[in-house]
Amino acid sequence: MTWRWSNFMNPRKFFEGLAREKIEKLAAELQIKDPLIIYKPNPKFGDLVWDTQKLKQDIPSENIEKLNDENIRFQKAGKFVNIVFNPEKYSRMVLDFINSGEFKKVEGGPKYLIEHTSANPTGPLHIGRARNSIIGDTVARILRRLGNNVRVEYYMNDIGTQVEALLIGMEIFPDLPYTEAYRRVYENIEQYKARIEEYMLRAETGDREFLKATRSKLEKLLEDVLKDLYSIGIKFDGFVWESDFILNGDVKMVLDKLEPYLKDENGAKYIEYNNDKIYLKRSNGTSLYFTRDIAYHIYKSKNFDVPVDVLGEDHKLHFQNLAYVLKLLGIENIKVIFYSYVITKEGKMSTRRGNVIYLRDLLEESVRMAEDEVKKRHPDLDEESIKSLATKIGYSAIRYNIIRYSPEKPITFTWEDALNFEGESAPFIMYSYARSNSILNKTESLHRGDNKFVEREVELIKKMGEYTEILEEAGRSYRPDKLARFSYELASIFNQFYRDCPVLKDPENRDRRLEIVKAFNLILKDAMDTLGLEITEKL
RNA sequence: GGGCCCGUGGCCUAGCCUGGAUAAGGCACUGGCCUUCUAAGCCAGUAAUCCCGGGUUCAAAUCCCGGCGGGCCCGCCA
Repeated sequence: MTWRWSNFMNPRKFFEGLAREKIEKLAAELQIKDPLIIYKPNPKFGDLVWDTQKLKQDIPSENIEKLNDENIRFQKAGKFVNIVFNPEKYSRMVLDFINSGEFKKVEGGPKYLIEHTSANPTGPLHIGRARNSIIGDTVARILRRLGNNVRVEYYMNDIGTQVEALLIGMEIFPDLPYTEAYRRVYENIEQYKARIEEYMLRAETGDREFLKATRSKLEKLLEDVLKDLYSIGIKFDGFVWESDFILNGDVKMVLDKLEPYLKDENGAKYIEYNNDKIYLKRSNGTSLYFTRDIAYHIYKSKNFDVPVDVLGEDHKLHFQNLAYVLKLLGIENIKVIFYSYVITKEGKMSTRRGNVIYLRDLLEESVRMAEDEVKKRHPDLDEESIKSLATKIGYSAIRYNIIRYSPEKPITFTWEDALNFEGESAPFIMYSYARSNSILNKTESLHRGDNKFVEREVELIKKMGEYTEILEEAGRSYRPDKLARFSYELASIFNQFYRDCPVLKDPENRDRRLEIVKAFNLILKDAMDTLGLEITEKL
């Protein structure tokens, strides 16, 4: 499998290629041996800059001037050579690239497996967990958009202390909500130790009847978690049950394969690493979560080119150990995205402190706020339309406000920020989209316009021209926030264009500007789909 | 004690990987813009010792070392 990150040839890369060719030729003529430093500067200087500060020799102005042609202008500015693409030619190429649909073309890439969320269903998701889901889902969408084959899995814990405590809780307190029943057992774990151990032993020795019963109970609870995720557009391609790796013998296989590295301690088995002990087997013969996770990752590695885990920062050590043991088995293709916690002003969310914020509550509040706004703006709208619009806005706002931060950045949750509908937010982006839509809806057909692009138009077009590269970068680095930010910036530039450049009321410029609005509409919709934001034709 | 992450205007964030021209946005605040394609918008303004100290370099928010502050982890739990 070949790795291709540059799926897209695009106009910007094409022009950059032209510029580089010229500079390389000049460098050869002048016998410059040092590497050529060419990068994207602050846009006010140009589209590219050739930075000659490191060169010992000065490049004479005459040589620079000779580089100019109808496509690209080179201009010496001290130790920099500013490079400007011909705005008419470049803009035209970008517009055609987008409006022809070319920008959507991708080539097939490697097979990805994204595992995300994988929470024990001991209660509804809180926003910290939701961050995992939203990051995982958005990364999956980006990778798919780039043409890769992507499968998304939820790893379902049906073995272990927490799960047994949950089951026992529901048995002992059948009348309590299951979250509360679980908490009563888990918080008094000493009291129920014997029973938990008995259940764990049955599960880990592969008691099929027991496991079957466990699963059917957990499946019902899982639905409660998934309901919230489905509502914001997050779906899974499959659910992997932890106990399967015991039933199918993989856990035993892992222990056999690792035998040469295992050390014994009263019957328990461990691997030494960094002066630490990684346990794989208890003295009572049962396996540990770690061991089952190794089995899961062997399955991932065998069936996919690039398995990706989405994990909270609290799992860093676990993953480091996992990577070490997998390496012993010759497995090195596992990638991981770590994200930091969502905390509140009172610190870490905890049930005891009573500062847990559940995703569903946040969504509900967000929709309620959106509803107020919609009613204000469209007093004549019927109840059903209001509800539908408010739901899209409310849900998108939450997704956006979680995805816009880079994953490793800790988020301090405030209702004010989470429910911000202005500035860098989903409603802002949706609003710009709706504006472009309303222009397009008032026209019957699009005609090819002239190439007399004005500055404001060129600025917008250049931003659109960056889209495919932003997608690649977001996918390559697992940074969905880069796409989120780009979408906002693009929408923001469109709003400036909207103010300065009348489209329908200006017959001189109408055709050309309609092309621009159409291109913007296509790009932004594509970006919103990829981010999992709802599309609203009107707002 | 050890390991990892974060530290950028009053608040939040981008830029750091791959060092380069006056550090870029949002929120908040102040003032302005709806008889013209949607004002969830736009324009202007106030506001930053880029945590501190060294080092490397012609050049450091960015790289290296040492601190400080905050977070996470260090279980025969998951």
